Amino acid sequence: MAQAIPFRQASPLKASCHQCSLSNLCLPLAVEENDLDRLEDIVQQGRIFNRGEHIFDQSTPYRSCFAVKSGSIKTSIITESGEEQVTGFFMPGELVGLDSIGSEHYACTAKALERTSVCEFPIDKLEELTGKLPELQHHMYHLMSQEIQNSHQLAMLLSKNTAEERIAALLLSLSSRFQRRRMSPTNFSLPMARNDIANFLGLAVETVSRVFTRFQNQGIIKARGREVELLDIEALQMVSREFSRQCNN
Amino acid sequence: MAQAIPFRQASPLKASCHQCSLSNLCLPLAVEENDLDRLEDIVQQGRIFNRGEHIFDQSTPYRSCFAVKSGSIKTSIITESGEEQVTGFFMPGELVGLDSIGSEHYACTAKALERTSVCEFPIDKLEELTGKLPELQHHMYHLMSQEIQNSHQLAMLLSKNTAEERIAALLLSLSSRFQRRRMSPTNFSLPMARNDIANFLGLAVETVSRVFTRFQNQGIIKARGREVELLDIEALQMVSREFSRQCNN
DNA sequence: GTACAGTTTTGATATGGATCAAATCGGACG
DNA sequence: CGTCCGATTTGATCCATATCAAAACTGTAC
Repeated sequence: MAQAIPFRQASPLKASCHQCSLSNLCLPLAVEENDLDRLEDIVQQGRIFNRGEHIFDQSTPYRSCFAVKSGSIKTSIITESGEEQVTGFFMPGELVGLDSIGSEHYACTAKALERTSVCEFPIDKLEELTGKLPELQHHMYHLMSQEIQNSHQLAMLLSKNTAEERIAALLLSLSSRFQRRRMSPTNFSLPMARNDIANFLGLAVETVSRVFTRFQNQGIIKARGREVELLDIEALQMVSREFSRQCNN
Repeated sequence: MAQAIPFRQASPLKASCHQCSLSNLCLPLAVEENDLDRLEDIVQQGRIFNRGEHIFDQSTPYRSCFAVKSGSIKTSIITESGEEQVTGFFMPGELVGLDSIGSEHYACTAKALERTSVCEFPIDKLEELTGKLPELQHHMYHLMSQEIQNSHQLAMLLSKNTAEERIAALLLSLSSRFQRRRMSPTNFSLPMARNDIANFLGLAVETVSRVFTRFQNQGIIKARGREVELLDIEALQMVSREFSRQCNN
């Protein structure tokens, strides 16, 4: 089990953006090669979370935002009455915690959906750096802006679309996010449970399940548990009348 | 009709943040007295829009964000199929257009709900300035973050709450926003039509109307067209089980 | 391998709010 | 002051999806 630690990795807490395979998706994409060191100076290699563990919750004082390195995360709001509303799913290269900047505590709870590792960006350091690197500042604005758009898109889905349309849109969104990571856009495994999908899309679990089987019977997808194959993307796009701009940046 | 233009107001295009009554709500609140000139340097006094006029729409190239000076604005997404989804209402002191930073075009359409005046902040100048004023940059991050939260809160409302709860939440949100401007939190006139409320909350107009009359019969509110009086805020908070954190910053 | 707890699926029924239809109101304008 | 058109309200009916109930499956632990 004990793995040999590579000789040159002197500080285990410091992440290497230079060598990160996600550098074209994550924050480094907005930073010049020469300035990458400055980003590396502030980023901390976060620890690894097992499935179900909280990266933070609504009682955690706000300190940092996190980039997903591997695995995946779901964020949700838990109300006083204990109800949960899933607000998003985050995959490698995506930034979690942008909704809480300037707040005392995190505005949501972030939970690892599977074994997940993250990079941590302390917000004070990050703000300081974005003050110096206009490109990075612009990128941060863009990311946050994007997140507002996604959330509006979700609101639209929730208030205007049928169960089938919502699920088609989610599948397409996941598909394009896998594709961006150079993984198959048609064969992937869902990181989240039916329950999370239902909650996110404002549906009952039973409805989600029924729609999956309906899609399957129509030959649009093939689903075995969390393993999904999109057999007919065109059809999915037709179903999702929104052509799911949601989440595709 | 021709009003005497004050002698010292040399440039009619330049707004005065120093003298603005909204300076404790709008961007100036994050800027030191000494730096206020720098904000004034980049802000442009926008023109006045009549009810129904577009401040911008989804085909407008993104250039600026806008602060509402007086009146009110609704933003909405219009899909290819012509459907509309209202994404927000903006009142004096609030910033419109944060969802589009870094995009080619505006991500939504902004329409004046009544006679409305705005201040315009060209985004390139604003980004440049936020790079120099950390407080202002922090405030921008905070505002955007807040907007993400609001939108999540809306998604929650849409997916989990009944018609009554949604409308109660909206009324409370408006109430607290009027209060912030030192106006009556219980007596105000709705800037938007029932139709816009319905669309925003994912309901049919008829349902909105019915809930209004139901609330009226229960003695919780008094409504005559757009004039509203909240007779029993407690009761509204009970109805809106979320205690409407939505939109109260 | 077996058993248990959680997850997913399938079936039957109930309902909140949509939709359709029509009456009433309100206010802009000649 | 009356007319007209859009906005709002009220009433009657219908449907997509929730809810309730239970079976089937999955993976994990012993």
